[in-house]
Amino acid sequence: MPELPTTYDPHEIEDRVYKLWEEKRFFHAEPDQAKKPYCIVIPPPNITGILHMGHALNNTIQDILIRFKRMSGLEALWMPGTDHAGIATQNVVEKNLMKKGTKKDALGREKFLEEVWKWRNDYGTTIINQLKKLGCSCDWERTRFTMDEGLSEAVKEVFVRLYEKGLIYRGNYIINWCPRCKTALSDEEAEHRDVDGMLYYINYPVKNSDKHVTVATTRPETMLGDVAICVNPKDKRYKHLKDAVVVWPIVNRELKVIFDKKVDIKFGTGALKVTPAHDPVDFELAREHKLEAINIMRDDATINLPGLDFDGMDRFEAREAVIEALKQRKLFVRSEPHRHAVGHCYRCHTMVEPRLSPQWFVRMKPLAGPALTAVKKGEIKFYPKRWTKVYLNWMENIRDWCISRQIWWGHRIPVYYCGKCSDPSKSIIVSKVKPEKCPSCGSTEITQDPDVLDTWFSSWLWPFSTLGWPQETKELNYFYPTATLVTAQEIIFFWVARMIMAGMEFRKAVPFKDVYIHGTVRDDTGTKMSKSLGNTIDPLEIIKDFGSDALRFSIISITAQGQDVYLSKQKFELGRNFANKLWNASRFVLMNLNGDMVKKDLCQTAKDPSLSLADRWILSRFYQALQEFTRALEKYRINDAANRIYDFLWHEYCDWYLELAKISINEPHTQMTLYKVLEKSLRVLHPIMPFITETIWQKLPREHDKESIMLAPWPHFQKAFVAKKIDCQMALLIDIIQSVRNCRSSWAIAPAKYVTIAVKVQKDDDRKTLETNASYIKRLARVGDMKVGTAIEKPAQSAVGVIRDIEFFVCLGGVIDIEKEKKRLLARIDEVTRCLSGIEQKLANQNFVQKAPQDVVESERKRKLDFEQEITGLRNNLTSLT
RNA sequence: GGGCACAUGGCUCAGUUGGUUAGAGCGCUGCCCUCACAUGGCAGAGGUCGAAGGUUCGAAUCCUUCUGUGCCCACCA
Repeated sequence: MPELPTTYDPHEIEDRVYKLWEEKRFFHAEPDQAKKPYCIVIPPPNITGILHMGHALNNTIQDILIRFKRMSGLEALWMPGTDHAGIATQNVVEKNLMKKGTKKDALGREKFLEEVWKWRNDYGTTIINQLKKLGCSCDWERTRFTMDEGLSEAVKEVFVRLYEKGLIYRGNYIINWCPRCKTALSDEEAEHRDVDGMLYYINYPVKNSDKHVTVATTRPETMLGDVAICVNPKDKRYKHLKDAVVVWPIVNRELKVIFDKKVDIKFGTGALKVTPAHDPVDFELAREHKLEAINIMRDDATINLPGLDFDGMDRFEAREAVIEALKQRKLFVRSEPHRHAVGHCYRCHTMVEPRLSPQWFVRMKPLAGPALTAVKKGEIKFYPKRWTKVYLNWMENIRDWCISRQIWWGHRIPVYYCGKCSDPSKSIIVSKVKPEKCPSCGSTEITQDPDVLDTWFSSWLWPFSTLGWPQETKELNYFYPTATLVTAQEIIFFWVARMIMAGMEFRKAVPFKDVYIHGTVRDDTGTKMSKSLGNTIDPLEIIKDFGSDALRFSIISITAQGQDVYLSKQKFELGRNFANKLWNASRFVLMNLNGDMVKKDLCQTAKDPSLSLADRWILSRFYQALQEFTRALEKYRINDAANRIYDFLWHEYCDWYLELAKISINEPHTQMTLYKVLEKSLRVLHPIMPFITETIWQKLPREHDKESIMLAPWPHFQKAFVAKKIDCQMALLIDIIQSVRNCRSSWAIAPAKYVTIAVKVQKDDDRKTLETNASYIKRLARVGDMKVGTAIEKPAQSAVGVIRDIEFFVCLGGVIDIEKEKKRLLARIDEVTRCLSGIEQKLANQNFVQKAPQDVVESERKRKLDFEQEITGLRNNLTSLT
């Protein structure tokens, strides 16, 4: 047999194995009518991204599913790609330019975009290479990019179609504006954070009166754009203000007083200053009351009021200045601390400025309808289920989507304006290609809208645009709808919900059937891992220190379905140790396997009489583990699956079977079973730990002519091998072995020393089991001589152990410490008595006996009997001691 | 203001439809470098499952309330 290197070196094997897979094109999928399709589209990482633990978790899960389905005989396509990440990428490239001493405005649009493309060609595939390190079996030949030609085509097609359907419109509304990125953001891109601010109370004098109205505001600087004061019509305090006019002293502007029930009587003074260009509520009020909106800020949030002292000030600077001016005029009343939620740019974390500006929007309500129905009807299922509600709730309250961005990097809005047409309704031309001339007036003075689209406007098409849409490709028809989407909770609204809407609108079918939402990766104090906090663990460093398989296994094993995961570097030892254990166990098997013997008979039947108890037991246990593993994966309980195969391999195969196999290592049945269980276990483990399983598997004889374990079929569950009776017999032997070891340990018998034991059994079946398998006990409990019988007398100078109705005696040789042995027995009697009395109470309860299911009652009776027998055994021995 | 999640041995967490003596990993104690593995083996200590009620023959598990922690959503200026 070929041998494995003595030490497990993940780096050497992982790079080599991955290269082989890629060269042989094992990740490639093609539409194949003979097979069922299975497709996952990757959540495209940003080209600016570098692999973090969130990616590692997300992509490991996807790779596990893909490898599992591929082995299960489906045509499995994992569609990879990257996202151009408009704002994020533009920011990165701008920073680079700054280092070079230049600016994007100095370069101009075209030159700047050249720089971005250059950057993306140099660095945009970093994360792809990192995913390869992780072992991802994506079909790299199909890698897409949200800015590549095909996807741009899809974006334009969608824009035009939605516009023609009346679902895209342009309008002047209050949007979230990032004064640093100088662009509009969608509502989702404004992250609300609690900020400790102040609430300022300010007096507005009433015209022709010595009275004033006190208004409370968090943003005094916006006063410069005030157009009215608003109070609730039901507010008795302000009845007198009907028809009154208040004066804004700094600019000497007169403000109307309006009445609207939107104003909360209980907040502040109940009087609200109305600044339509800088607050969404005020904007609404202005529309309803036909008030003018005065924009007082430039795009960088500096004050734009030429002639006034405040002109050119930053908004926060202006705030102080306005307060100072008010104080001078004795109009400032007081201020108090006020904590409130304020929007921040999700890219640069600058405080968002509500800004009135012309933007493009998607009307969402009509798109939401079918997307709601699809989920309600169960065509799409969320795992864990609770996200369904979050989704439905958001979808039911959906608001229009602002899709225009005032940046350069992205899909240019396919809208053109005629410079000659005087009628504004005719001057807009929405078209996939630039029109030669204006269809209305024939002018060639045509300019394209300078804005680009929200990055998510390309992402929401991902499940079908990557498959070739708007072309009806064979890939699209075969792989769409895709099977499973694996993603994080942060992205449900940004991406998942919108993909469902796009799928329903443009394909009339759901984009995927299952959505698996995994948790957030946190550090071991529970804080979300983020680069800015510096609390990240670099997956590449973990791969370097422990190997990719160790990383994958560890993170999967400790992540319960949908729960957040708390990581520390130390936790990755779990996977490393397991990999090492598997390596060494396999090394042992390979060292002892005789290739000819294994090849002779690759098939075994469950009833093969040459199989030993241990053989039949490990086969029985394997098939149970296989079944549970498969079921867990299908329910997306991936950690359960990982832990099931871990327990089987470590605690059943290694701890017990390998030790027992040493007894008959050269026998054909042992050879066969050693090989068979290891080979199949490797296949089961392969989706989670692809590299190590491949490496070991390559050294084993094959049952199939497959070149790689990743192409080997998923082990077939064979019920015939599952034998509860065998499990029980083995459990008895394990109990006895552990009990004897316990005895040895408490009597401090030297580990190397062989002891003599005698076992007194009641049942003939048990006698047979023990006699037939005496070698197991002898080897694993270091027993020299062992007597078994129904009429065994307790040997002198012996310690006792009781298992149900079986008593065994360990000859101690020297003088036994009677007091110590008494204590030991009494302690156990105590424990068992406690359990027993609980059961007796239960059984004495008529309600229990009548109402509980029969099998539960039966098993309680059985337990009662077992405990009674043990107690009897223990008591007998206790009396014989005195 | 709504909604969701979590509270189980020293630490980090499993525990699926309520039913064996509540499990694991790390840590801890004792013994062992036994010819696959000290990234290991064997044996062991350690928990009245956040609190109080309720449903039930039976609750870590279901219901209610409370306490603490975290997250998401929301235009109270």
